[in-house]
Amino acid sequence: MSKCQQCIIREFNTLRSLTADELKTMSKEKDVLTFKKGDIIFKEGNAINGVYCVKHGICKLSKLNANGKEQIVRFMKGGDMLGYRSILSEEPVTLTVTALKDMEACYIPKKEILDAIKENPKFSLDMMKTVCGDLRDANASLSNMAQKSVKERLADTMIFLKETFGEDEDGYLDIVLTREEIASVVGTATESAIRLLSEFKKKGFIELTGKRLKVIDEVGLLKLSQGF
Amino acid sequence: MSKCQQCIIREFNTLRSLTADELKTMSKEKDVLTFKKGDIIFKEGNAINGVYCVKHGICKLSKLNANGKEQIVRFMKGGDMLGYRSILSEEPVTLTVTALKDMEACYIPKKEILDAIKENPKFSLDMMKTVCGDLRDANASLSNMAQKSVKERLADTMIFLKETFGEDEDGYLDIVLTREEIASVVGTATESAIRLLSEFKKKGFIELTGKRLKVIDEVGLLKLSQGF
DNA sequence: TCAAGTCTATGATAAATGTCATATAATTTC
DNA sequence: GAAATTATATGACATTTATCATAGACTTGA
Repeated sequence: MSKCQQCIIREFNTLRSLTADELKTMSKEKDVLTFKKGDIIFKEGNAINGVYCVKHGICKLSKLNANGKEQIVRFMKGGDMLGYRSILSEEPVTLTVTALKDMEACYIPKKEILDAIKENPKFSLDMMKTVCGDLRDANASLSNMAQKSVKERLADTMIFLKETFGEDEDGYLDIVLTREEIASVVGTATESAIRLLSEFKKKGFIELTGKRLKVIDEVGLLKLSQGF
Repeated sequence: MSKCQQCIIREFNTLRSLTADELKTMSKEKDVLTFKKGDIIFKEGNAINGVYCVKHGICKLSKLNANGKEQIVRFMKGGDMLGYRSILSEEPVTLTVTALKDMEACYIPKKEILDAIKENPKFSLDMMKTVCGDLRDANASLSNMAQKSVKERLADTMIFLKETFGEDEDGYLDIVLTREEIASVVGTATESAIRLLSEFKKKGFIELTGKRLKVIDEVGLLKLSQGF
């Protein structure tokens, strides 16, 4: 079985603050899980008893609204920790997590995390920094959602996807989303998203090949996102 | 000078998890500050070196957007802790805080908070719980902002204000906002907010007396907020 | 107390966005 | 590999929301 001590992904998250001993215990207790594209890792309302340290793959975190529509709140990828909010606040999870690519993730029982927080102030602070960063981002998203137009938000989303997930060898975004999912990130109707994507394509901001998407003019998108 | 040990408000926030000794040190190091309605406590971009424990009063946390518009992200009142996100993530603050009522708040230097986190796991966990709760709320707001109509969001806001700040002896909300501020919470144009408030009044959901606002039919508002 | 400024209210209109309908393209399933 | 299903695309139209204009009500400060 793979050992946490030798796992590179750990350098990208708060687990880097653990001592060798703590890592060893964690390694013993963890499960290595795999998920196929489309698999649900956990659902809104579920009570989970551990966190997931994503090794690779991409997933979406979403919320179902009263009208049954899905709202994508954020994405996670290798290095991100999933479910820690629920563990720390001792509440069921409030988001549904779905794999967008095949994933591998380590499930670390809650006890290990809570022990480490109690024993290791460095880990504890690092953990807080992560939550605080997430909170800052969530506030910024809220403000954008409230004040920007759909077009501006779509431009933001294109840039965000490129910056976050990068491009493959052909220059296409290394994340594949349906139009419906794009609409759900932006917070608009699927048809509106489709229309605007076509417009962006016509204006030379992006290229579309089926579901694959290439950002051509990032500067143009950036200007657009700021209202020009 | 007032002592933290005897401060009741402490019971409402994470400082309740401190030991008597820790409280004593904190009490020695803290400043007691007052703010008048309209005063700015700190501004987006400022580097702060402590947190504010609100004793009483109400303030708004807002963000300026590219177009110069204010977006109110949340409110805080007695018992809430202000500025902890910035301290914990060692970043400048990303929100501007403005008093909406006269306020009293204790300024606690960063060192005291960080020391307590290092020394006291109970405080540390309690602190995390707070941040995580804020994060959960921010995600929920994001989802609402993305998927609800302006009318639904205004109904939500009315209910939220009543639940959070309560009513005075005449049944009016114990928080007074301008129409512009209400619009900023909801994320809409001031005129749209005014128009919808008039509509709500006509339909008997609320009563308006100048800036004072009374919720009459909370159930009606709730239904409306869910799209009926 | 009055004049200036700000806030609230409302109409008219424009712009943005959502909804419904339909057609084609892509994907899945048997 | 053909039929069924699902996803994408686009037009037509309805609805929501923003913007501009104007007027009266309320505050505030000299």
